[in-house]
Amino acid sequence: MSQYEKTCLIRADAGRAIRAILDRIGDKWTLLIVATLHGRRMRFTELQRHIPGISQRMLSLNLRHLERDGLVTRTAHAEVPPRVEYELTERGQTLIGPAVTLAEWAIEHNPDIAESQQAYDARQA
Amino acid sequence: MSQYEKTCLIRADAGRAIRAILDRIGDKWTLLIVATLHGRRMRFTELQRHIPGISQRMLSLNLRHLERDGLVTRTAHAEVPPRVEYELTERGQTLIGPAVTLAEWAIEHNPDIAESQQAYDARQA
DNA sequence: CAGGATCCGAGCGGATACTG
DNA sequence: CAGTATCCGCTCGGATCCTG
Repeated sequence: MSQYEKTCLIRADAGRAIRAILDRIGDKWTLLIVATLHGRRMRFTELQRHIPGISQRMLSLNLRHLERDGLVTRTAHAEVPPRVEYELTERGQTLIGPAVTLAEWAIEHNPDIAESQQAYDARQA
Repeated sequence: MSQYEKTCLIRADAGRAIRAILDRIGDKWTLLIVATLHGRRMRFTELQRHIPGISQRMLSLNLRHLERDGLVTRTAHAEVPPRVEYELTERGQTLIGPAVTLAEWAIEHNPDIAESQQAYDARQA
């Protein structure tokens, strides 16, 4: 896709598309869960251990949302004690690419942004 | 960068990078403003007209944040009536690429996701 | 025209307690 | 182990009013 077409895309449909994606993954934890789930099946507690700071409630809610969107599958094994495993669907895995792109941007520009913020704050003070 | 390295990247640094980028653009309007500003300088009111539904308050606040991050420049012309123009910085323009990637993902997968949601809701009901 | 100040409601998300 | 239920504070964001 040419740069011009990209421009058109982001202009014409920016509202809907960007709003849609942000409504989906713009919250505090969703993208982090998807990233953590990348490439491996994980149990609830295991997932919680890999995502520092997330509460049971939020993990549970977000997994439900991801399942509803068809981005994650939930597999409950009929055992005692119970074992539930979560895994990215094919569709869920396609989100990894864009997420990485965004993460790379953040990593690359974070230092400069932090510097700009300090300069800005200094001017205000 | 190889796929393996991407995997490592998103694993190892997922928390910080994704959290950083979402804190920056994960809100309701920021990415939309950046997209709207793509390729052209715009005035406050003009910007507001191009982003349906945004309030003066939110546009103002978000522009301030973007300016602080060095993603947008604010140019006030000493005229009556006042004229203020906003423009993406070079750094701001580098965000367009990742944003487009994400928007494309949303456009491509939205229909399937909507379908999954309906199926999920039907199972629950 | 460009925005700051103020008020307010909704909902996101944390802490805690409880259950199959 | 894998959640659900409840409570509650806090922030996001909308509406309105006011100003240089």
